[in-house]
Formats: sequence, C-alpha cells, structure tokens
Amino acid sequence: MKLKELASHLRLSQTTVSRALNGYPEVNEETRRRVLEAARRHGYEPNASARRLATGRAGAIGIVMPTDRHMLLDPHYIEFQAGLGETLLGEEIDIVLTPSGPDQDEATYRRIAVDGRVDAVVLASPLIEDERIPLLTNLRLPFILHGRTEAPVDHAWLDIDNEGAFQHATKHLLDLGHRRIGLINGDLRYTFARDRENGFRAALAARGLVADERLLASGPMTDEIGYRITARFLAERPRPTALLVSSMMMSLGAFRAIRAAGLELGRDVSMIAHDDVFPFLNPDVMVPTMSTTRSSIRAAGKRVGELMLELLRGRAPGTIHELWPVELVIRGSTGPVPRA
Amino acid sequence: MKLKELASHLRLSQTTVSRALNGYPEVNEETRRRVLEAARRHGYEPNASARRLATGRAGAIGIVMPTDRHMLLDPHYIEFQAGLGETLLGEEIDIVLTPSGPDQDEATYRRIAVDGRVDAVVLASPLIEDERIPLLTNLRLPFILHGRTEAPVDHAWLDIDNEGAFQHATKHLLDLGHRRIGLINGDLRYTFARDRENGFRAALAARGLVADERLLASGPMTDEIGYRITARFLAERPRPTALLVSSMMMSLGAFRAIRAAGLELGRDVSMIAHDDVFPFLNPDVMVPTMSTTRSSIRAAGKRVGELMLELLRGRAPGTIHELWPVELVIRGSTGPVPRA
DNA sequence: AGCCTCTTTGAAAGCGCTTTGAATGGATTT
DNA sequence: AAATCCATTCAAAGCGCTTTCAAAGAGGCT
Repeated sequence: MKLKELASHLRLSQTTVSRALNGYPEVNEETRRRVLEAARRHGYEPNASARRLATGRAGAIGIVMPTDRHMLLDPHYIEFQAGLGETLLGEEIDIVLTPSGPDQDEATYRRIAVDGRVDAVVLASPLIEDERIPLLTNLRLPFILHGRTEAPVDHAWLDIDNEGAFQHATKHLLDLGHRRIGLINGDLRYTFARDRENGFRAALAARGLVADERLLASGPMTDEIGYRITARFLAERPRPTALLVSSMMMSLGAFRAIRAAGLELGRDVSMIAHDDVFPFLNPDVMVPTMSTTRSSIRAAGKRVGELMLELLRGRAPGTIHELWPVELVIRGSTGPVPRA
Repeated sequence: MKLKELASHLRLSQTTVSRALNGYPEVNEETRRRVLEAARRHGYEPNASARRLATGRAGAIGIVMPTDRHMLLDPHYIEFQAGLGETLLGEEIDIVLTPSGPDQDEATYRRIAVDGRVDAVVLASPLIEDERIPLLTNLRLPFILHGRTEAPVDHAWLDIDNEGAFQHATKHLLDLGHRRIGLINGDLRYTFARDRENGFRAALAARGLVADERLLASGPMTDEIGYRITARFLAERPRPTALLVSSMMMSLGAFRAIRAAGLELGRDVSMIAHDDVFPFLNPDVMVPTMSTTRSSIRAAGKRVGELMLELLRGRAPGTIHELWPVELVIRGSTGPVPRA
C-alpha cells in the first residue's frame, strides 16, 4: 500500500492525504479522521527512503562502530545505546551503526557525512587529541561528543567530571590516613583517563604530596589487567594501602589479587572504583560492598539523545556543554589506613 | 556534489556515470577511469536515500532494541553487534537499531517491515514461545534467529548446542564424583536456559539420578543474582559440591559467595560456567582459573552476518540452520568431589 | 450583486538516484 | 555497398514521498 493507492481509495489527492498524515493544520478535521482511519485499516506506513529523499532528513543518528580496537569499552557502548534509545524511542528516530575497520575511520565518517544516511553522529571515547573533531567540523556533520577532548573548535559535548571525581575520591582516602595510594587507570590516550590522573595528582598536591610513579598504571579496563596491576602494586614495599580503580570490571580483578595476597579488602587495603552503573554489576551486593565514584552511563546516553533532538531542531552546538558532577559513594571497601 | 553535476562536469550522461560508478560492464574502460577519478576528486558519494528509493534495497539490517526489559543480557548484545559489524564492514551495510518500548515490539516490527528501512532483521534472545517468529513470517520480513524457539514455521537460525554443552559439563562433574550439583540458570522463558536445564537433567538421568529441585534456580544473569543463589545453595544440607552456572557474570558472584562461606573454589566446591568469551572477562586469568563451556558470541555475530548476506542474495531461509557445538574447557575451578 | 477572505483541496514539480529502451557510430560481414 | 553487429552512450521514466503554487468554493462585507 502506497500513498497513491491510499489517496485514490479515499478519492483524495496525495497532497491532502500526506498532509493529513503528517499533521498539517490546513486539513479538514473530518477528512483527517477518514485518512487516519483508512491508513490504519490498510496498515499504511510511508516508505522511509522516499520520505527521506523528499525531506532531506534521515531521521537517524549515527554511531561509527570500530570493530577491532578499543571495543574493550564494550559494556559502556551498549548501556549508552540503551540510554540513547530510551530518548529516541518516542521520536521514531533510528540509531545507525556503521561498522568501520582499522584505519578507515576517516573514510567512514567522510562517507556518512556526505551520503545523508544520518542527520548527526555521536562520538564516544575521545582521545585527548581526537582527529574526529576537526574532521566532522570540516564536513559540517553535526555531532555530540560524549566526553571531552582538547580541541580548538567549539562543539557540543557532555562529560562527567572525571577530574573532580578522582580528586574527591583521593581526598577521601587521604582523610582516612592513606598515603600509599595506587591508581589503576584506563588507557592514557583517552581524555577520561588523563583527567582522572590529574584529579588524583591534584588531591595529593593539595596535601603537599606527590604520586609514586610505581603506583600509577594503566591499560585496558578488564578484569585481567585489574588483577595483574594490583598484584604488581601489592608486591611493592612499602605496600600501598589503598587503590583507586577506573572501572568496576578492573576492580573485580583487583579484588582477587588482594585476596590472593592474603589481604582483606576494606581492612588491609582500601579501594574506590569508578562505577558506570551497569545492571549486571552492582557494588552494593559485593562483599564487602564497593565504594565508588558513580555516574550512570545510561543516563548520559539518554541525555545525549535529548540534546541530539535539540541539535537537530536547530540549537547551536556551541551552546551544548554539560559537565556532570560525580557522586562519591562510600561503602565497605574503604576504611582507615591500617596501623603499620 | 550530486550525480547530475558530476555528469555535466564530465560531459557525460547521468546514466553512464552511474554505471561507471556501480561497475556495470557496458562502460568503456577509459571512461570509467575518468569517472572514478573525478568522483574521487570531488568527494562524490551517492545519496543513500535516493539510491535506496531507486533500487528498493535498504542496504541495512535491523535490530529491534528493547530499551527496558531483558537488556540485562547487555554485554551479549554488543559482542554480537561487533561480530556482525566485522562481516558487514566490507559490504557497506549498516546496522539499524530501532528502539522499542515495552509492549511496542509488535508495532515496531510491523512498521519496519513495511517502511523499508531495513532489508532483514536479526532476532536475538528468543523465548521458548516467541511471537516474533510468526509475526515476521506473516510480514514477510526476512530474519535470522540467533538462538532457537519452538516454532512450527521453518526459518533461518543459528544456535549453540546449549543442551549438549550442559549435558557434557554435568557428565564431567559426575565423573569427578559429584552428586550434589546446583544449576544456576538464566530466565527459564528463554530457550537457551530451558535447553541447558534439559542437558543437565539428561546427564543426571543417564546415571539414574534426578535433580534436587532445591538446587535449581534461575534469574537475571547478573553478578548479584549469582551471589544470592549460590549463598542459598550453600546453606542447603547436604551442601552441593559442584555448581553449573549459566554465565561468567553470575560466576563472579558465585565465587564470592563461596569464599564468603569459607569454602574454596576448585577444592570444596567445583564450578563450571558458561563463557560467551567477552574480552573483559577472561576465565584463564581468574584465580583459580575457571572451567567453562565456551562459545564466542562474537563469532556467532560474525557468522550471522555472513548468513545474512547470503539470505539477502536469495538463499532460502529454510536452508539456514546451524547448530554449533560447545567446547568444554576444564581449568582450575573443577576438582574431584571432596571426601565427606 | 460584487468583492474579499478564509478554508480546503489538488496538480505538478521536485528530491537524487537507477534502469529501460533507444540511438549512435564504427567495425565486421556478406 | 548494403546489412549486421557490437560497444558505448544517452534521454527519459520511474522509485514514493513532500511541498509549492494555484484553484475552488463558502461565507462575510459593502
């Protein structure tokens, strides 16, 4: 069933039917009722491509999906997508995932910028110097960055206050008397990891302390790396009495390493981990419960969806800057520094 | 830059330029060279909507994304997507995620079936009786099911041998002398969970044993639920000496519950967990290493992508049935039953 | 009665591509 | 030299919508 058929069924022009369906005001209410009713009865659904071609709008936002490299951030992606979906749901806007291989990112962005399959894109996991920003700016493809980066150009972004979060967390550990604190971070090319390290150092500096470089480490945020780094840290002398960990996933490995060293979390070693609030990993039910810096990545996705809608309705990208505070939630994995 | 402009630049007709670009044979090689060169120079990229409208093909496959309910299967989704992406990469085919709210699934599928935004869809996480199968069949929207279901109609699917996997794993535990074995399963409305339970029971039955219903439990496959169920099982008397767990995520909680009960994994209690092979959760680096039934969900996604391409090229859905064997990998978390 | 206005509808022109059917002209046959 | 063939190219007709511009008719005003 296409518009033309529906129109002739109704003995109306395509124009009127189209208008009735799309809610234009210049249609007689009785006519509109008839049209809507007939459309429903015949299961009419406008062809997406035709509509897109005619309007010039894609009704979709894009995410370029790297199929190889830092897909290690996995669960983040899906939670973010779910949040995005929550918002886009009511708007009948799709999310278009465009796979991109190694070293094809530029070509891929270039292609989707020109071929009009999406109206805008979401950029995630930015590097400190991320070449995608100038690229998309040049291509005039609207985008919102989830995270931040060092870019000279003004653009839309939403980020959490990673620096403040880790500064706060570090300060808390210092207040508990800890002086030997290890930082287990994500890959330092990412802005979020750099920001967290900055926060960590800033809190130490505020007390006239400097970080022991042997207690700074970073890598893919996996259970495995968390285990390895922690094991290495615990072999240092004097041993660290507290750990700051960039992800819950890493903290699971860290926890095992602590036990393996015959130590007890929350007593011999304190830990604060960053929690992206995954439904399958709840710090409240761990034993001991895990102290965290908390910020829901799903909520961020939802909000980015809202901002995206505003962007598409014409809001200037340069006016979209949101920095979310991060909550510090103290639970059982942190305690006063043990007496030596 | 549009086709028309490119053509007039080249003093050729749109027809010839279009053909040259799309690799049709009836174009002079010298002409094709010129066209390709000019297209490259001008950064020409055909408009996706126009092409879709003209060809009637969307060049995209769809996934309906439930934004609320069993998004608990989270990490599975993204790994699967990544695999799918790997295949689709070279084909310039997109993945279109259509968000769908509670109770809108049918309407959503109905819409995308008619509006032509995708050529086919992937169905994941099927329930034992999944109404999506007859729906899509009626709508004549091609699909591939990742998993199986009890459907009277013939359709394309790819699944792992969940029953065989858990049967095999159970048999292994029985061979080690275990008699009190707990099963920590996913939600039983899902086919995979039912199949696993069937495998478990079959292995017991083969030895003339029956399952103790108090040692059967199921729920969302989270760390938390894994912890709770395990704690409950370990409170039973006589205590189970082995556990079969439906996901690595649950096994993390199970592990903690075992420790919390003052028991040692691999000695006091054995465990075999199902491993979907997530990059961030490696059974080889756990302490002790985790025995698993292993099947990469990413590989499944990749293969579904391949089958999807074949489906779109005309292969009959009824000829696409793949049942993958599941490997049993014995590591440190399983040992002989402890002497009472 | 004549003129205006307002509401409602319609014809037709795109949107940018693919594809059908026809044309052109040089090479090859007869 | 006429007829045939082949390799190339092109004009134009869609694909199924939206939107501009025009028209028709009903009612209100002078």
